[in-house]
Amino acid sequence: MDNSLHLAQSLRKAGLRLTPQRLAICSFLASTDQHPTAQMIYDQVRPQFPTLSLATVYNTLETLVQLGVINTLGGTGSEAERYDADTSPHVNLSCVSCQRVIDFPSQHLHALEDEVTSRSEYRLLGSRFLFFGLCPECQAT
Amino acid sequence: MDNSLHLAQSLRKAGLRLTPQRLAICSFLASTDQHPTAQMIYDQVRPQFPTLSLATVYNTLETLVQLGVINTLGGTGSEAERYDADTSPHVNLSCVSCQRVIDFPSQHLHALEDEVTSRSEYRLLGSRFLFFGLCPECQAT
DNA sequence: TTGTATGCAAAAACTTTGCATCCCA
DNA sequence: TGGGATGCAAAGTTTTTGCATACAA
Repeated sequence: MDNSLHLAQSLRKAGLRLTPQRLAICSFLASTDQHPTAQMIYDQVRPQFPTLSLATVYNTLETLVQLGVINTLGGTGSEAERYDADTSPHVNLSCVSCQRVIDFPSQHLHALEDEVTSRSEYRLLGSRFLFFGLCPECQAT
Repeated sequence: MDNSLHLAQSLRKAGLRLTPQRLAICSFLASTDQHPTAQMIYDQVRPQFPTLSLATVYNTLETLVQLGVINTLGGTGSEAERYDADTSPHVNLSCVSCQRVIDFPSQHLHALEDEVTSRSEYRLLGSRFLFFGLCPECQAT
């Protein structure tokens, strides 16, 4: 599935403009698994758009979050917000040493989501599942 | 279980000083279910300590997080970090409208934790489970 | 064309740090 | 008493906002 298209199309469906900047940000989000911060996106997309501004990155991310097509993970460590283009229920593993975040598919999340849906009165819009720990590489150090 | 004592004792066990400010912050954390931000703690504890500084609140929270006796939830919304004195595996439900966060005990988290422990190479140190949505009150509006 | 989106810069919000003083162990 | 903790203020980060211009639809 071309998730880049998915992100871009959700902008159009919402009646928003598909600018080159937004498209570049969507493409980057869809292509990476690094759960980037706004600054990381800015640094890596800017070469294609020398005048791209960080404000636009923040604005676009906020728009995509509002549309529900990307998630925020909350700061991991004491740094900036991280974004995840994968909104399907999944677990993220965050290394407290090297700061990297990886995905971890789990078989239990659907049951968890069903439980919350049936036993709470909340109308669910998104989720965030994070474990903190030391990744294999950092344990070796 | 007196969780306030638990927090305070973990400071002593770590060889750290149990100052009145730290005790007040621990007591407040243990007594509330509002998953407060540093500012919320400051506002509500300060009446007892007119000279309490926000820096001390941040320092103490950082210390407690390092000790592993409280968790951070990550900003919910676009605001500040929220803290949770309940480190047992549990789900938090965050209302995107009124910003309140409540606890939701789940039967599936132990299975999830076991799965991550056995199928990843990470040494786990903490976790964060959050659903975003509309609480019953805000749905009614 | 028309109003949304952008870029820039300034401001706001949040968090950390330096340092002199204080005080718990 | 001594070294960690505090309070204050200043600095550092991260994020948002105002406004004139540009441009997608």
